[in-house]
Amino acid sequence: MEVQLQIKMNAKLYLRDPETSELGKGIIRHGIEMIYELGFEEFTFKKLAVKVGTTEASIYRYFENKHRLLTYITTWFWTWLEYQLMFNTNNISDSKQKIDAVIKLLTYQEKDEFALEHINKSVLQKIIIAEGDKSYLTKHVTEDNKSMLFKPYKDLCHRIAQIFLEYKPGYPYPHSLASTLIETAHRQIYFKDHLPRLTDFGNAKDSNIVVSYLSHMIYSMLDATKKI
Amino acid sequence: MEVQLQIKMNAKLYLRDPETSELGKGIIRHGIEMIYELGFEEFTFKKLAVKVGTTEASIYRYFENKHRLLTYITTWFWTWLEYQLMFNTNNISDSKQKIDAVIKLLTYQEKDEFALEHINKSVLQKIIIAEGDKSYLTKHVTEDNKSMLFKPYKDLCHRIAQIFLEYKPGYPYPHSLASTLIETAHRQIYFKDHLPRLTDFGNAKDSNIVVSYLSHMIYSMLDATKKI
DNA sequence: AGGTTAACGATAGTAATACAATCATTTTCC
DNA sequence: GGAAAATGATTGTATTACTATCGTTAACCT
Repeated sequence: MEVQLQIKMNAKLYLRDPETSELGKGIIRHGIEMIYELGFEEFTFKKLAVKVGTTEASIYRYFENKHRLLTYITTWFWTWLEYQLMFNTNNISDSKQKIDAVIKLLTYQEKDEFALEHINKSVLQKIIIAEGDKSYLTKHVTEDNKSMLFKPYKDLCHRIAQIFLEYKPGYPYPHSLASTLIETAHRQIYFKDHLPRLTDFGNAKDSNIVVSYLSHMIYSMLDATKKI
Repeated sequence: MEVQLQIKMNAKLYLRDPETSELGKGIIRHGIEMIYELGFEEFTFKKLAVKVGTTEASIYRYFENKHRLLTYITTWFWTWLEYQLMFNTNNISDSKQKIDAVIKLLTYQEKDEFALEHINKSVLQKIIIAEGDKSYLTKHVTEDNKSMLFKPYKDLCHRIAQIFLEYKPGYPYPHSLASTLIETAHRQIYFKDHLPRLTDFGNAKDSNIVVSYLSHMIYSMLDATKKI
């Protein structure tokens, strides 16, 4: 069985829908690779055009600017993650198991069964970790937010929050804890790889150490007996 | 009594030490304001030159590029924060009180007694929250790290980690918890202001709610009774 | 089969950015 | 009072971030 999943994106993210043409898909695929290789700051549409084998002007027909492309990619990623989460927690009734699934997903311990035609997943995860936050750390967050560009992130966050509430009804900070979990997962992985002194994962061979840390965080907070 | 504290910066951060001249101080002061007003992406040395009343070339005599200026500013901030922490926890023997001081400091609840001649502190805090992470989220982290540009961040992190260990000897993740605390404090404040659906602080008048959340996080994790 | 439309490639052009270089003038310091 | 350093002023260049135009090709419609 081969399943191809199609994610419908907010139309404000693009000028021309990249899913509807080969050129568009090439822009996404090579865009991801190039942002990974060069870092977002050094990445330009001119360079991308050469790699894709098209012209700068053609890329501008799809995306207003490179920041929009980054937001497109990260948003796509959040939607995909939420889908993965839904899929992986389906038919699980134990909320603890669901939480474990969330953590696994956020630390990319899980192989999934969906081929992503034109997208290199492990590279995608790396740019989300290193560049993802830049999609909302701008002067135009509020505007972008009004255009619902960050809805997929919020949806994912909300879904995780619901799981926390299921585990611990009445917990007062489910959304903050969800966003903290997502951000912390990424940041601690980044620190582990690039600024290890900001972590305690120094020479641990075991890449599960981040998982252990995050589990400790989540269950400590949800199980806390003290009055909050 | 009037005290002026002077922070000695890593010489690799600048070409000419901005603390040694009026022009240099003007670059820092207006730089902070301008990054706040325009956001880092829209900020340029040309615009800064006009505001400072000098030329682009003169600014390039102080800083290699705008990213270095950002790193200079954030690094200055981390050093200053560590000093504040040292000052505020001096003579406190109760480690819980120290932790509370850390949280207060990171959420900027504390007025301090040090005038910062040429620096607007509340604006500085805002750009650290919104732009600070960009100083290390680059392709040249590793290089910058080798030049010790992030040492002040690590030092702060380490000092906080020591406090955690004092409170809970043998705690296995003191550094990760410290970096998580710092990052989470900033990110939750940012989310509260710009993407509130990612938090539970929606319509809370009380700005202390972030403090409550962070306290809950730290004490839950340090007090967790489960075997970690 | 013929005509319309949309997509793309190719080319050109502009304003702004991110610098580097030079040289004259002013300020600081010994 | 003279040397050295800092600054101002100006110029220049490569690159970036776009916008616009036009001819050709591919798709699709009846």
